[in-house]
Amino acid sequence: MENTDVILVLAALGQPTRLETFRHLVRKEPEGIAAGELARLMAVPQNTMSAHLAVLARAGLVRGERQSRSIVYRAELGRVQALVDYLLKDCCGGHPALCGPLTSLVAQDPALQSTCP
Amino acid sequence: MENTDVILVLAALGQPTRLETFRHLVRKEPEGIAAGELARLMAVPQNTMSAHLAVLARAGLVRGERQSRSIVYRAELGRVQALVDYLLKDCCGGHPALCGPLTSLVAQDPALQSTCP
DNA sequence: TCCATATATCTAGATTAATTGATATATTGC
DNA sequence: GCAATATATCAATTAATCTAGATATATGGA
Repeated sequence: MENTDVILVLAALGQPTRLETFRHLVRKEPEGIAAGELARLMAVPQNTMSAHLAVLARAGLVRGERQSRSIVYRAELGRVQALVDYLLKDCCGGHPALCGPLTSLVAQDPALQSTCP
Repeated sequence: MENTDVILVLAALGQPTRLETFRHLVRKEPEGIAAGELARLMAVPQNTMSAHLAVLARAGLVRGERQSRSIVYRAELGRVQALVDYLLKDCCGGHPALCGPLTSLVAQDPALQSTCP
């Protein structure tokens, strides 16, 4: 993942309403949730939710698809995967001994090997 | 990790100067880097760097220790581990089939099992 | 004690983010 | 075409963040 994308993803999830919204969407995979229902679930006005969903979408964390009158949003779990990979490559990858239960996997998977000495 | 802590960590890393600073510190584990040297590396004024380090420290991502006149900062890699665990538990844990190379580990480690149906 | 070095704190200005009422756009059914 | 529903966009306000100059605090050495 690009460095600028990592910033977008971290900043998008680093906000209470958005993190909670994303967690709702993850739990409702793969059906997704309509924007209006999300607003009700989170008890925020629909335009506020719309703005938050736009931030999450710009970060690639969600995708909305029109379904009749509603727009149903779904979590892009691959984006979480990419974020985890980035974190492991940059941090645990360079210091496998310090990363507990994930160590063995990092050691096995070449894609997770560190690029830093 | 507490929900409020997750927000702190994500927001702390979701800023270009801070993410780059943290990456420098990860690379320099376990020696650490003095605050002033970090400011030079990142080409920002020392008080700006001090403010960023305070945010990272409040999120538990770094810790500073006085060494003579300098204060040497070190990355808290365990915090990254905790963040990854949180992400896997909340997202991949509930949908192991969608999480690629990490799937097997999540399946093996009881601590990473999902709490969401 | 005095000076130099290193970092944190204070303060203020500038920028960006969050929230929400009002309005526009798109879809469905009559 | 018209009304109803669902969502996005606009506009304005408030709040939070980022930045950096000036100053305070702490350490070490002469």
